Amino acid sequence: MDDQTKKTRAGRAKRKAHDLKADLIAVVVAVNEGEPCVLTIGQANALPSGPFEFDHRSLQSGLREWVEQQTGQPLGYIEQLYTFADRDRIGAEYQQRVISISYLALTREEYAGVSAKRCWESWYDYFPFEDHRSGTPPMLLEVLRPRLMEWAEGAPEVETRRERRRRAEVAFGFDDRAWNEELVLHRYELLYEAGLVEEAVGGRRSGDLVPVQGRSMIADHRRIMATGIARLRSKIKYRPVVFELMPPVFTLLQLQRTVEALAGRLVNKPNFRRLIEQQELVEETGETTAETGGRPAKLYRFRHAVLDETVMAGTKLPLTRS
Amino acid sequence: MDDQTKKTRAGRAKRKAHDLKADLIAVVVAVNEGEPCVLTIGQANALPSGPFEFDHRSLQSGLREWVEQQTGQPLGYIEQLYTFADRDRIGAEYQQRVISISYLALTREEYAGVSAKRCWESWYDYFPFEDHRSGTPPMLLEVLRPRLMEWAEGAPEVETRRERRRRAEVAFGFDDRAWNEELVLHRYELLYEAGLVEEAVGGRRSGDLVPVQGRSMIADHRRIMATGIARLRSKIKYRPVVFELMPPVFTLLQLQRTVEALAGRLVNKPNFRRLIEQQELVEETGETTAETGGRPAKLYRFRHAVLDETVMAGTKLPLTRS
DNA sequence: TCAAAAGTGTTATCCTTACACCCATGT
DNA sequence: ACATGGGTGTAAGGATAACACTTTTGA
Repeated sequence: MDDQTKKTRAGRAKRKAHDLKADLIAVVVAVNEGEPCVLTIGQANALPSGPFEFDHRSLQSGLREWVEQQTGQPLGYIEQLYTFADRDRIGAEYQQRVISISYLALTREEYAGVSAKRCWESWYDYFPFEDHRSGTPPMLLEVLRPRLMEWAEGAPEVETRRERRRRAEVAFGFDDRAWNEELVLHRYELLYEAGLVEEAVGGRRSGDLVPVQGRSMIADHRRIMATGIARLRSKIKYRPVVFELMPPVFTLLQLQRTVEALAGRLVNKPNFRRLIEQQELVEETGETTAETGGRPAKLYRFRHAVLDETVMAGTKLPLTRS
Repeated sequence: MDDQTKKTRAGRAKRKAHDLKADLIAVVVAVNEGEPCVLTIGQANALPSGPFEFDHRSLQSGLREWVEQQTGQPLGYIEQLYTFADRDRIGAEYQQRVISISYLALTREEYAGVSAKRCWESWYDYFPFEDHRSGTPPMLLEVLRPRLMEWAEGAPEVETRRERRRRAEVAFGFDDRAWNEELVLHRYELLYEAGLVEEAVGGRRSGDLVPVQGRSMIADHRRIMATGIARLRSKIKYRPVVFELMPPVFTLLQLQRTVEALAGRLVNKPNFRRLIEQQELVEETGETTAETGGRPAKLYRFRHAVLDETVMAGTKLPLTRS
């Protein structure tokens, strides 16, 4: 360690340990009647969150406590998303360091303990351009594309303009590129950078923008939500996490509708059924339901055994068999 | 917020904010002469780490500073691994809460600023059973298997014994199951649970165990390293991160050897070349080298353009085209 | 001449995707 | 009868894995 380092460390030593705080933030997801929903608290357009405290046993259990206290919703599956640090202005010029640790949680809506302030909101209220289940949303080409191109052309350098255009094309699938539903975070960040979301312009409502880009949230909660959606959309493809969102028994079409709700696009029915059955993710209960209209459907339940069995991992390297 | 909540928060308020500390920990990887190496500090068997301080601009920049101060190694690519909290005993009974934020970093060994305390160690020194480049390591079947089975049979319940056996089979590829190189963390945790790593038995060396299970590290640094290796082994399959570990120009075989070093297993040469070239990840420099023995090899460089172009994401759902 | 590494070509197999079609029930 | 959803079969296309084979250098 050189001299400069020593000096710096000594200088910091007094204040560094005492200005730190950690916040736990949850993206709690459920699928209610075919709509993917996120748990928000009250009128605030905020995700459930709270500080990590001394007598929380772990980060996860701290998160569970806060969510349950704020919304009455017990959590099942939990997975860490991302940790970041920000300077948080509290007083006039006093700054505190806050570490935000965000989580994705999957549950089913529980009507039992209906708490006052909790609220399930479709995540497409916040990201209207993410729902491609009925085809490409018109506003994507009619509103977002021109505004993004306008932003791209606003750059001084030729090279920057080209780059911005291509980033927009890739993220939103313009110009015959395929729509990639996993790029939720990319898209939000692009809109933020282009000043097309309310959070980016700091509360100043810029007229017509607000409705089309979806509801905004406090601080960076919408960004965290985008991270959660992206993670979930990618994860359902290689881990059987959908079942955390399903009731104990369900039909294959209900399962399919749930996947479609999350992915924001339709899947092919016959192929979907084969995929599920060949992986032996479910087993028949032996019963059927006629509640769905049309021919009665077989009921299935998730085979919990697969959680131990299949630690499947798709390889993409040309490995030798040996 | 109900009464109970209010009371609880008030009771905690005094002490909670002042007992918190955040540590940044880095798994810094380079491949030196065909061996995957991790940067450790000095004689300590520890990963570079340091506390997050008030005037670090961000978590990442704090990490960069610490690694550079401790080892003289500048970092390129950085990616977050995981955040967890632990109770840290400092004095006799005074406990402090520590949040550990771990990162994976990829670099090339820089001979320039040779700092005193830095040390590149092959990660197979810490995980000897992870190197399958010359076939399955004998100790896997001769030592680990019997000890794991012994552990499995030591459970009181029949059901637990069956479960332990199957977990071991899956993780280590016993009984004709395929070896899955990505399960590094699973394997380490299994060994830990079975009491077969030094960290689990708390410093008490249990005779012959230490050499075969690899070198141990302080605290949970080896666990963090396992997390980093697992992440990297999985990531090289869908993102072009290997190039962070390569010199500016290289032959295709050198690239292959690097991938093999990371994956811990061999890949098929012709197929590997096709895979690389068809994805247009590299371009010829026009030069060749005869340094490798045998026919001179063409030199390639990474096409940085692909970083913008391909935000490729492998879908595994039977999506409809529409 | 041989060893070692650089390269090319071909084939079998599996998985994904798309699409056509039939079945069972309620109105 | 027909709408709605349940459920099965199959064929085209692409990606992967395995392997056989040729080329070019240095010792």
